[in-house]
Amino acid sequence: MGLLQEIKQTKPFASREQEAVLAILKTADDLRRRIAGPVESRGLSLEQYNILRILRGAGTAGLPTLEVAARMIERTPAITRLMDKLEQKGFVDRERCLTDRRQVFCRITPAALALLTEMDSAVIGLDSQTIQLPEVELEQLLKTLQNIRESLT
Amino acid sequence: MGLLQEIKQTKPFASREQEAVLAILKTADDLRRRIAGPVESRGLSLEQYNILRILRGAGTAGLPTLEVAARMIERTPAITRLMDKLEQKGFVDRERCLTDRRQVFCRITPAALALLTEMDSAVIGLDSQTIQLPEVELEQLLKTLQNIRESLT
DNA sequence: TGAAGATGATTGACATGTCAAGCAGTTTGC
DNA sequence: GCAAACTGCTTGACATGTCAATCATCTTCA
Repeated sequence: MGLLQEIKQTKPFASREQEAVLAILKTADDLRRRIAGPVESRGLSLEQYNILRILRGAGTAGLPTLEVAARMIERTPAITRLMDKLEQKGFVDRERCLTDRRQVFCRITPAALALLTEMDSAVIGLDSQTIQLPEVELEQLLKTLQNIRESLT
Repeated sequence: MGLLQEIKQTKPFASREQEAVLAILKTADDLRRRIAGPVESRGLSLEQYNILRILRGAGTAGLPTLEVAARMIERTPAITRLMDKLEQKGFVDRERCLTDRRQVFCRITPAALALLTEMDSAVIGLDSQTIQLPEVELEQLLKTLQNIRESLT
């Protein structure tokens, strides 16, 4: 069953390229829903989880708010508000930078670190369950998607 | 520049599969932003545009509200409210079905049809500008994404 | 030095996405 | 028939995403 039947389109796609665009959008959406499960069952949204993973990678130094935004898909204002919530939940500490008082450094708390550790294996397992492709096909996919993103710049 | 640098991840991906998941999510997001331009410049959101395209495909008979939802990525409640707005703008007519009074048939209006026609070439052109891949690679991409979606069921 | 501009972050207003609950109308099975 | 279950759609409440505007703080450079 191709995407054509899958989204029950009556008319054929205008072009193979258009079909590809829609296929990428739909696949991403399906993936998002699938991946969200184990994260949301622990009271985090997928976006909050992503922030925490980035902050974990940053270590004890933490990161400025906008640096976190730069590593994510989200726009700036969304980060501020997500960070507010994570702070409320006790998963993030924020502190104004002393040398540049415009910046606010965000750091993951021990509680959040513990939670992430607990979730790691479930999430990693889910990724490999979800993407079951021969090595060659997987590499090709990564290459093609990168091509597309580059041509978007 | 790979996705690794692109999203400035400090640590490597846990697996190639995880990298693929993130690549699909990010590519979809980049695409969405790119494609939105010509649609939003005419006062429609991407979602409203999708609904109108589906209704155009359905012809003068129209479609029940939930049938439109089924052809889209959106969940049911979102459709009701998007349809409210399209009706307000005069782009959609709604009428309760006589034989099954639970259903509400939605039809595209002539005004919306004209608007869509005006937008068609711009959108189609954008798709082919955006996806610039050799034929073989394009076909492979479609096949791989379909594989992934099927394994999500 | 001090005014103009850049940068980091936040807020307001609004669009969309989602679940849970609810209502109206249909169907089913006794 | 008629109560129970199902279906189609809508609403409420809330999370997220986005733009534009704003505030505070640097930086630059005449």
